[in-house]
Amino acid sequence: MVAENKSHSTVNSVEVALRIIETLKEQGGMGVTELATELDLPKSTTHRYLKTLTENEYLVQNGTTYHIGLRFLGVGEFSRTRRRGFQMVKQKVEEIAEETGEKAQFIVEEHGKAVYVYQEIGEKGVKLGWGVGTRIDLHSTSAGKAIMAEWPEERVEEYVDTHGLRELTPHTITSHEALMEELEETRERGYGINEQEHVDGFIAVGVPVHNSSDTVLGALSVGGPVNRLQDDWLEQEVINLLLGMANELELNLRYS
Amino acid sequence: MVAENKSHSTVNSVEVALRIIETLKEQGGMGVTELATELDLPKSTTHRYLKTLTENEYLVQNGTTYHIGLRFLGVGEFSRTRRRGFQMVKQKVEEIAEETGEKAQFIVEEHGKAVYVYQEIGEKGVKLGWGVGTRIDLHSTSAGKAIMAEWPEERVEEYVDTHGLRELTPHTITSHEALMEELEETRERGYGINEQEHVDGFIAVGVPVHNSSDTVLGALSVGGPVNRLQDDWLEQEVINLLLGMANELELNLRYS
DNA sequence: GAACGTCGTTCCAAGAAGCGGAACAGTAAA
DNA sequence: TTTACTGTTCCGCTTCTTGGAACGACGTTC
Repeated sequence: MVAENKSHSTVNSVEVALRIIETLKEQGGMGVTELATELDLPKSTTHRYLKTLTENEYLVQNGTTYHIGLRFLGVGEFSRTRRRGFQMVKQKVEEIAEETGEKAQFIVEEHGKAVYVYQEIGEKGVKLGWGVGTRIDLHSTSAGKAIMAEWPEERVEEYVDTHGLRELTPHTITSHEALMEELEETRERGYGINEQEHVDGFIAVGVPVHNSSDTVLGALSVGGPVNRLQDDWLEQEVINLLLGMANELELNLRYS
Repeated sequence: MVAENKSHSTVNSVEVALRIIETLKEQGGMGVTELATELDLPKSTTHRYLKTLTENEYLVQNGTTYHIGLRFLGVGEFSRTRRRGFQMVKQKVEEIAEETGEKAQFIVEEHGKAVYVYQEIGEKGVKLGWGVGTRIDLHSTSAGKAIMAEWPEERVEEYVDTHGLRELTPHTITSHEALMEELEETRERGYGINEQEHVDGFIAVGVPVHNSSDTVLGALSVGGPVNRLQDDWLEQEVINLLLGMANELELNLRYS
């Protein structure tokens, strides 16, 4: 096995284990041979990793197939509750989903991706699609743009350099200049808009939430089908609701 | 490094990585040296692991300290949504919390532990303590006993042999015979009771939820301070609510 | 402002630990 | 019973992890 691309001096065994976890997440439960062929590893090696992860209770073995275990639930839950103020965010997202009836979420940037940290689906909201923990591009989401708008210019440039601007629909922003303009507008109006830039027929708005210092903590957003989220309702009621919620969160973060 | 206790032929590097994750979860963010002394590893080794996990986006580096990353959120979320019917459970737990005003949860057995899969806190509910992902002993919880009551006798014995019966309060069941009797009673009355067996002053009731086959999927439970959860209310209203919810879940699991 | 302590990071030779082909075992279908 | 799959164990070869030591980057103290 050669050094490959990754920067030298990382523990290869750990990366193999992580690849196994990711594959099990994407494909669901798998058997030893199945996983071995999928990852192009010898059966014995695959078996050793699965055994290691199972003995440490990170996987569960159901007869002949291995599954992602619930141990990850505790670690995942910790990853969001460790930051103060995040519990409060949950309630706000619930309120937003309740009031708008659409899909509401709190999104945070991590490793150059927009991560869904909390999500609640209102009664009209679409059940399918991205749930908690999903990682999507920043430049094609309302929350992502709301977050990036708060960044210094060089950080945005770094983002574009390392991640590029993937075209997901005909409406996606794909040029550096267009993105800079869009972020400027976002900053001025105080919230980000995603008009079918990530998925056709899906529209969303997102407002930034600031930390007690001036850094951006994340963004609250609401999204739904383009025919239901009309301009007037969206740009008045929904935006005001989001801005109010963000403000409450910021005040609570400052004085607690 | 010697073979230690673990059964031969597991990947040591993976276990080191997992220990790092667990330590970061328990202690919060840590620096390289801090973690190295905590785990009794050389600085360079610790650093290599942290780097590996960070490059794969499972940790985040905030200046000089490393934290659990949100990538675990996606894996954790998958671990509960992969089983069909679990989305529905979330709603039921919310309803129970709403109606009782106390802390309601859905608990599943995994690797001989009771794992909190969903939890919702009613308006009177105690905010502190165990949240989603927590793993506690089966024999000292209402949900755990409700689950174990469905097991064949030999499985219960296996549990006692491998896990023992830890005494957590003066009320905890600590003898094999007493446990068998208690499970018999639980089976007869149809629900499990935890009277300060896990924590002093805390009482709970739990009902099993069966899979479409006859195996037990998990248990719904409600708990609160002993002075508020009085016998009459608990054994009539709350139990009936739980039994009804469990029944709805079972029907939905059977026909979907 | 020089010197110190403390942090994180990089380097590289020694050897411990993971690798993987092959043989074995267990199960279900033909 | 045979065949064709599974998952699991074994063990010698060799690769990859290891960890002490040196380096670099802060920040603090005298």
